[in-house]
Amino acid sequence: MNKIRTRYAPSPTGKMHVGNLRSALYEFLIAKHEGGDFMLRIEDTDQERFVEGATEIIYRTLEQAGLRHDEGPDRDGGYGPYVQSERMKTGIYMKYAKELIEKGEAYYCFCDRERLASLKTEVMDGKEISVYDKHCLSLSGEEVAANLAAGKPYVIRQNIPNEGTTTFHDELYGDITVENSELDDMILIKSDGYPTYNFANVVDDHTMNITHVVRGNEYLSSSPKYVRLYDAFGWQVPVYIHLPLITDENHKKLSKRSGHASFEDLMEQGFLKEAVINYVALLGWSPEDNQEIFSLEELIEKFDYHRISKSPAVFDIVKLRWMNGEYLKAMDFDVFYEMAKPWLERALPHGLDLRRIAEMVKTRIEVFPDIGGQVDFFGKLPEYDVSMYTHKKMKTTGETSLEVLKDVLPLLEAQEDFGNDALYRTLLQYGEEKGYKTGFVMWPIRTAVSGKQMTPAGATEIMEVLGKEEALRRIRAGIEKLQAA
RNA sequence: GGCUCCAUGGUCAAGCGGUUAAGACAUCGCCCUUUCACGGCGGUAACACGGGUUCGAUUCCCGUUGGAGUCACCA
Repeated sequence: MNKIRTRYAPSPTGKMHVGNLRSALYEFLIAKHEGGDFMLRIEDTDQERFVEGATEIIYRTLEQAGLRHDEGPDRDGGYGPYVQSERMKTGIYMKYAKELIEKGEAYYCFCDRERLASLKTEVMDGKEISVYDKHCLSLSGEEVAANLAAGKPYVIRQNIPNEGTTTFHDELYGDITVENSELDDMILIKSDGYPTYNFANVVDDHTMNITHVVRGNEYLSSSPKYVRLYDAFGWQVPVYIHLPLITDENHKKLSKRSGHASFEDLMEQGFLKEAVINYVALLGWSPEDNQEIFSLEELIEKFDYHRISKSPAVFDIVKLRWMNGEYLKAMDFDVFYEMAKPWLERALPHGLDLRRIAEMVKTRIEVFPDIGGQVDFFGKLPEYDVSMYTHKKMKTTGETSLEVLKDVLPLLEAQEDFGNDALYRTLLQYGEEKGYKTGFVMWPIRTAVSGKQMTPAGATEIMEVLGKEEALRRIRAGIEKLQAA
C-alpha cells in the first residue's frame, strides 16, 4: 500500500475564501490521518486571471492556518517543479498531449473563435451553450501538417466518442455514469501553448503521484472526462473524493467574486485561526461522538473521510462567533492581551489602563465573541447615548430605578476612588443596607451609564472606564429621563 | 434548457428497518448574575410529497417537487 498523497491546487487569483480553506483543510487531514503527504501545487495556467501577490497569500494563509504542506514550490519533495507555468517550460504537457494524438485520443483543432461562437445555441435564461462539432477531427494528416507548417494557431482537443457511457467512482457519491455524447471535446492545450486546468491537472496528479484527488463537487459532472484521460494514457485512476459545497445564506456557492469572506477577512475581524479551522472542519463533516471543539491535532486523529456529508452546508457566521468565543474564553490571559492590544490601542483614545480593560473584555467575552466587536464596545462607550429602560428580569420598574439612582448619586459623588473594586464595595454596601439584591441595584446604574441593555461589562466597570465626571453626568441624565417619564 | 448531485428543525448535524428522531448554534421563557471564577434549567421547532418493498419505513427502490452544481482557449 502506497503512502497517501493529497494536494491543494489553487489558482493564484486572490484571497482564499472559506470554501478554499476547507478544501485545503480536508486534503491536509485526509493525508495526515493516514500519515501521508500533503502537497501544494500552484495552477497558474491562466495568465489573464493571474493576480500579483496571490501566491504569497496562499502561502501565508496555509502557514497561518497551520496547514503545513510537505511539498510545494518552496519545499521540494522530488516531484517539482510545483508551479504549472514552470512545469510547462519542461514541455511535459505538450509531450503528453502528443502522445494522446498518436493514440487517436486527441487531435489538433484549428477552428477560430468566430467559428466556435457560431456553434453556440441560445437557451432559455440567456446562457449560451456550445458543443464542439469535431470539425477538425476529420482533417487529414496532410492538412494538419500543412496548417502546422503555416503557423496557423491551434488547440489540442480530447477526442471523446459520441457513443457509449463513461463511469467513474467517487468515495462519497458512489458510481457516476454519463453519456459520452454529453461530454464535450474539451481543450487540452490552449492556443497560447498553456495546458488547460483539465489537462494539467490530470498530468500533474499522475506524474506527481497523487493518490487521492480531493476537490469541490463542482467538478463532479466533469470528472468522467478526467477519467477518460487516465484511461487513454493507461494510467491508474486516483481515488476521488468530491466535497460538498459550502454556500452562503442564500444557498449559493461561496466565491471570491461575490465578495464572500476570506480567511484573511475573518482574521482582520478578530476571529482566531483555531476557531475558524475548527468551525470549517465541521461544515460537511462530523465525528462519531458529539465533540465540537477540536484542535488541529485532534482533527488529524479523528478525521475519517467516510463521514463527510454529501449535502451542501451553509456558512453560518453566528455559530462561528460562538465557537470563537469558546476559544477566547479558554485562552491564557497574557496571550489574549497581546492579541487584543492592537484593537485596544485603536479603539481607546485616552491614556487608559489597557491591561485592566483587557481583563474586563476577556471576562465578558460571551457578549461579543470576537475581539474586535468586544473591544469596540469599550471604544464606543463615550459615544453611546444615555437611555433608561425597565428590566423586568430584575423586577425593577422605572420608579424603583429612579429611587436607586437618586440614592446612589450622592454616594458616588462622595466616592474618591473611582476604580472598579471600590465602586463595587460602595454599591454592595448600599444594597445591603436597603435589603436589595445586587442585581436590583446594578441594572439601573449599568443601563443609565452605558446606554445599552446588553453590555459586555458591569456597571462599575463601565464607570471606571468612563471616569467619575462622565459617569456622574450620565447618572444625572438618567434621573432626569426617568423623572420625565 | 441538457446533464450531474443533493433532500432530518431557521443553521450545522446524529441516525444507516423497529428510537419518546440525539446534540450544537440561533430563538423564546424562568433562575442566577459586576471583577477575582462558571452560568443553570426548561420550551418552541424537522424526517418535502406520492407510490412501492417489508410484519414494520426517516432509513431501501421508483417517481414528483424543491434546491444546488455544471455546460469557456476559468480554474
